[in-house]
Amino acid sequence: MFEPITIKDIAKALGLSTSTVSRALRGGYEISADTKKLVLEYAEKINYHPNPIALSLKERRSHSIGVVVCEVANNYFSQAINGIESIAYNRGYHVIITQTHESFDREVVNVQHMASRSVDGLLISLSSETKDLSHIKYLHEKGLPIVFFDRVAADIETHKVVANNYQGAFDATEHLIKAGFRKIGHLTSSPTLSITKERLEGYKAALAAYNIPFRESYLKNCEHGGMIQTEVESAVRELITMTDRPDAIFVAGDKLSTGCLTTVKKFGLKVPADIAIAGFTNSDVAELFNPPLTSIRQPAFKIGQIATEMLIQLIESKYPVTEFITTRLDTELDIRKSSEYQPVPKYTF
Amino acid sequence: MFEPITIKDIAKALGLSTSTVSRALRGGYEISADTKKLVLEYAEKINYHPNPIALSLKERRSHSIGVVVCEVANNYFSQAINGIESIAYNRGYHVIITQTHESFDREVVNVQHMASRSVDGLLISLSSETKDLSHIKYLHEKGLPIVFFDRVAADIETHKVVANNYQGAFDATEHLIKAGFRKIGHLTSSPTLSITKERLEGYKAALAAYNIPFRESYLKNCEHGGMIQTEVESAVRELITMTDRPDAIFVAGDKLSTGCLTTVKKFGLKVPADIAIAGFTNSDVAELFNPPLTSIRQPAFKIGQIATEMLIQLIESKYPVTEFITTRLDTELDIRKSSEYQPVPKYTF
DNA sequence: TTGTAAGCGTTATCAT
DNA sequence: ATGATAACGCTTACAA
Repeated sequence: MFEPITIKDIAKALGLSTSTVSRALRGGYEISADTKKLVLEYAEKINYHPNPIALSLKERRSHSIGVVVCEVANNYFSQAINGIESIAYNRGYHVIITQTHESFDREVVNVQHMASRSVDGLLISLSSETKDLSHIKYLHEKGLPIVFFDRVAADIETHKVVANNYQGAFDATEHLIKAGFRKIGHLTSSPTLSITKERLEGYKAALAAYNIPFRESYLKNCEHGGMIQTEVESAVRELITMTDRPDAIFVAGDKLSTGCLTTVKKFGLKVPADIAIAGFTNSDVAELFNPPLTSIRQPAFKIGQIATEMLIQLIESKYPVTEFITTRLDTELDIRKSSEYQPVPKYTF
Repeated sequence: MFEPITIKDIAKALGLSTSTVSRALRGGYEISADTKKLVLEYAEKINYHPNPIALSLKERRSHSIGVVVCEVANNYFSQAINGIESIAYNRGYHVIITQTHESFDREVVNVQHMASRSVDGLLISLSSETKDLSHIKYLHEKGLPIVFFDRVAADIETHKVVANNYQGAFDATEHLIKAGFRKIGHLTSSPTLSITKERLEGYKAALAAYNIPFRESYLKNCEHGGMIQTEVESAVRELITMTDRPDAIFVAGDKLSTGCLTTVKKFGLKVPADIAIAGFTNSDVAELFNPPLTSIRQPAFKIGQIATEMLIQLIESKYPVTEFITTRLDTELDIRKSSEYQPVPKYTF
């Protein structure tokens, strides 16, 4: 039903062979200027476009890169995707986005589908369920260019781009400590994720730096990274109902932070009077939140850009790359000033 | 360098012809049970997967659907995309997402790219710059299945799925009126968009229903739908600094609503004491906002789902579809209770 | 300079 | 029941 203009049509119309037409359309060597012009003009006229599928089949590449993230509906990732696109677009690559919804099975399916559709490379942020990396290792060993960002795989040797999670967590925790809190809980994502580990280390280091003992009971993991509200709720409930409960929480994750805020509010706790919260979030409206949230911002856009640049470099390098680097970008602590948090008039309408 | 397991490899290994292998792999007629089993088991063992590119070339279809939205970093669209995916995934389709960033040129490029890569159908929400629809009309006339959602094209005959923007706008405006406001401004997106027009009509109708005259000066358009902060800022500034300024604003759009809130706060106005705001937003944390925002929620997930179902129906229907329907889903007015907006203690840490 | 033919991976048609 | 062949659209040795 659709767009049957092929190189053959041109050849027939012009009384040439398909190869001559092909040559005219491609680079210009081995062809007479006249023929070339003729073909080019005719192709233009009938609005010919080469069939990229045929090209992919032939060249075994697709000029597209695949992206694997857990969720698009997450400020960090949607910003990262914008960064990815900004680079890919003007380097002539198209971007295929897939979501895992934190499911390992889904990750495997997505990765395999994209690989088999000949994406030229993969940009991956692991799902929180992922422990086994063989589906990725397999492709990596076959030579498919892969760059990890955010949630990276420890034992796959390739480029990686992440925020300085350790330092961000340290800063956030230290911020809480300096504000006078010493009983600081930590609400975080799946313990298998690299970001979870790095942030936990930063948190522990800050506690240690101020001689505050780490307490196991103050640590809560949410496997689904805040996508499931009930999971956050029960974790937060446990934190705030335990004996000798924390008076502050350091939260590691975008959805987790907002989920925590929502829950705390639901339970009638005032922030920061009853409990203070500092969390990783890239929400552009974080400063509008009430209860207030001190947020650790990740350079998501930049991370997406760098990861994409590295991937394209990998794709286009003629020789196998042997040295892989991990780029670590600083986070930013966004502290609200107390003056901004004036009581608001009652909402009467 | 990559995944050279083809039907040929199986044929060679098993001493069969490629056609026999193909038959064994497909449906099962005209083949002996033994051979079939042999092939299937071997294919399984060496982890064979058919090359979708080759299939696409042959079948002239790709089992993928293309999505065109302005931004992924927008609560409405990221939720809609989740709806789209949820249906596409278990109907065996893959989803390719592209963003226009409200640019017409980008829309044209994206649409053409996807069409030429043989997507089986297109799910489109128009960019705010789009006036000329010929790039879409062309494909539509060629027979490419297209379903519009949210920002729809008036003069292209196909399925469309939208929220009841008229009613939503009416409800929001009426809500403000009933709360005692009579000078209600309207901050909205590009006047070319269907949603803009529908919402404007709803707003006007509500004013009329309460005998409030419509004032041209109270209407502000933002071409970029809130993606550019300065644009929102100057529009809001104009609204709140004019003589006889509005005491309430009805805002039409996700980013626009949060942008409006941010700006109003920046200018030191209290909500709703100085100015009340009701706006379309799908933010899952809207209830955390301070200043408070009364929000009109769109069933984004559902809209995505229905649009996808319709598209797949179009794709898979054997006969040309002649009757096209527009589905209109109700919005929901989310009014915060005044009791939830207690003054918060000063943020002292 | 141009044409012929093979091949990318698969399936459908036709023989056998 | 199985194999050979052509075809999907394109590029590229290799011939002419």
